[in-house]
Amino acid sequence: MTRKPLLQSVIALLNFRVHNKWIGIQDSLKRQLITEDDFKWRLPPKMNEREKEGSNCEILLKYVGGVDLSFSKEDSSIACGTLVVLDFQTLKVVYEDSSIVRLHIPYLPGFLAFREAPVLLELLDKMKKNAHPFYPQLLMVDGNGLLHPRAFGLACHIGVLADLPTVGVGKNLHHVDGLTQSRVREILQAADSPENVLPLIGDSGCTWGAAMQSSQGSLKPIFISVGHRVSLATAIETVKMTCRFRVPEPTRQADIRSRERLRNHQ
DNA sequence: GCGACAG
DNA sequence: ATCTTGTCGC
Repeated sequence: MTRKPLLQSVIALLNFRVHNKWIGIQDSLKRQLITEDDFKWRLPPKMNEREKEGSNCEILLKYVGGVDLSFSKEDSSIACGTLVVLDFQTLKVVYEDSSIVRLHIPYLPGFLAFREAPVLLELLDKMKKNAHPFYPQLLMVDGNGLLHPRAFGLACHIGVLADLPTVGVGKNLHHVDGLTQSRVREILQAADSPENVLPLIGDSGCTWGAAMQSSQGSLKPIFISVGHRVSLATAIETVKMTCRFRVPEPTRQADIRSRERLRNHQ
């Protein structure tokens, strides 16, 4: 009779300690976070812009990566992590790799990175070690960046550990600083401008990211936030330029292909 | 105290 | 994340 409550207390204590350890890791990694543009490439000029002279020697953004995980329906601890690289201009997939793994860490809101980042970092590392010519210059992550309770979501986590510019793309809102889906709906509807991207400003006045209604088909927005080494403006721009459907192609392709890979492996 | 909470 | 058919439309 006294055993069960005791066991539960022990488990609660362990969870508490892991929780605090993870917060410590996030706070520690956060000191390396860069939230402005820090890269050598530039975005390809838009169609309606005149080519400017003399800047032809600059490096253009060509390789955009996307990462995502899919899970087995019968065994939710089996996952497939996938990394794809697309040509930024054509949006064609030029590289694909995936890895099927067993995850031992559960999903906990605010701690997604501890579950998903290891597999994805391994895929990136493998590509880097091989000095692959298509190694991404920018990575889009299926999950948030700064839009996170401690301003350090999965996209930031991967960005810092891989030292790579990253953009966070969420399909659902993680409630932070008074931002709720109903408030976002209000913000989007109250917009007098025909703009489909609006900043997400919390109660504290802080801007956490942006909500964007892509491809006028879907009213449901996606949530863009800074991951690492990019400004919010650049994050929004790159997402816009890779959106054929609601979700930008890099993460969409990673999602499709990881699901497919998992199907064929069973 | 209760609910909310990326994937 | 995952369970799920058809359906409306470009």
